[in-house]
Amino acid sequence: MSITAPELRRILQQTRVEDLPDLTETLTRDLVCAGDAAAAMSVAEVAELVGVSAHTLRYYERIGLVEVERDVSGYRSYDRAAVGRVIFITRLRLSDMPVRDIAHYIELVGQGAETVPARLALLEKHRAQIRHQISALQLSLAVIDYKITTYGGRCRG
Amino acid sequence: MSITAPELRRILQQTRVEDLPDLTETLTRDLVCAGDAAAAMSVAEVAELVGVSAHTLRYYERIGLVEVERDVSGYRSYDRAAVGRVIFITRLRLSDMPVRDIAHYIELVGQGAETVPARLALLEKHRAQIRHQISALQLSLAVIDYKITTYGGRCRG
DNA sequence: TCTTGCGTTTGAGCGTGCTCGAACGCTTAC
DNA sequence: GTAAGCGTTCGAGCACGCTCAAACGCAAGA
Repeated sequence: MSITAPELRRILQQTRVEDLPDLTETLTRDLVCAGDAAAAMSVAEVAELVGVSAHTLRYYERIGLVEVERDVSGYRSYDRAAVGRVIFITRLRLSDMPVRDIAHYIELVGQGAETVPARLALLEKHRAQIRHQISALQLSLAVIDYKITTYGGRCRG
Repeated sequence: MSITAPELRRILQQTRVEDLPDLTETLTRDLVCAGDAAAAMSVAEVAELVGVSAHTLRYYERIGLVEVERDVSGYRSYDRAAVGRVIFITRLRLSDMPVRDIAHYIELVGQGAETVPARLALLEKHRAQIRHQISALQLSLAVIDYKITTYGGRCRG
């Protein structure tokens, strides 16, 4: 019933919305909750899954964005929840949420259920920023389209 | 017939596409070519017009993105073409084109008409990146919408 | 004239988000 | 056993895009 790990990887590293399956509620939940990814993953496996370097994952842990268990030899072992959080973090980073804000969000998570409204407010603020950003990009697109279609034109540029 | 400076400023600093007038060809040309902005503007005026700091404008000149004349007292004096270029630069920056790539583009401009195909290729590459970025943001939006609508849900996050 | 406020230049500094190096340990194959 | 290849930690370093400080000049009103 759940998404498979290869599909998940494809989706996570795939950012052309038009090539994606419909973002149904189930799919999105899997996206956020790591689908049926293996129960314990190494840093390299998670890095490959979400498309960042192992260095970056260690950095995220260092600055407190995610806590990761160790196995008997002291190696990082990402359980399903940790993988889900990493996916969420990278999605927020991809939409340019500052690491500081993500850290703040995570801190709220650690403070328990009474911070849910604050977390929602953070997410909603960020959602508004993404929408704004999309609009700005669309305007830039219009300017570039204009430059492309009228090339050789005015303004020596 | 041309756009006025206050309108231009509003549009340049306005990134909510839905609040803009239709981006007609004339409007877009004005946008790129600085409309009826004054013939000679000071660094502070241009800064206000395009919404960046005077520091930043001097920086852009220093790294060769734009050449600006000086008046008799040695002050920067942006003519219409310079303003147009600054507008174009800030639009590219707003869509996250690296300064290095913009510099490359400008360098091609300086090399004359035979570089037009190369310039077009650069712009088209960047246009593709903007589209990609918009798609990525839309996916992030979906994930955040999911988080918001199902809040209190799974994944302790 | 003097002060206020904008401008100039150069070079240095900063915030963000990684990215890497050094020195070391575990594991697996030969 | 030993070498390859992954992992660990810590702190330092880097690329980018500004941002500012210092020391100075010009201009326009009181």
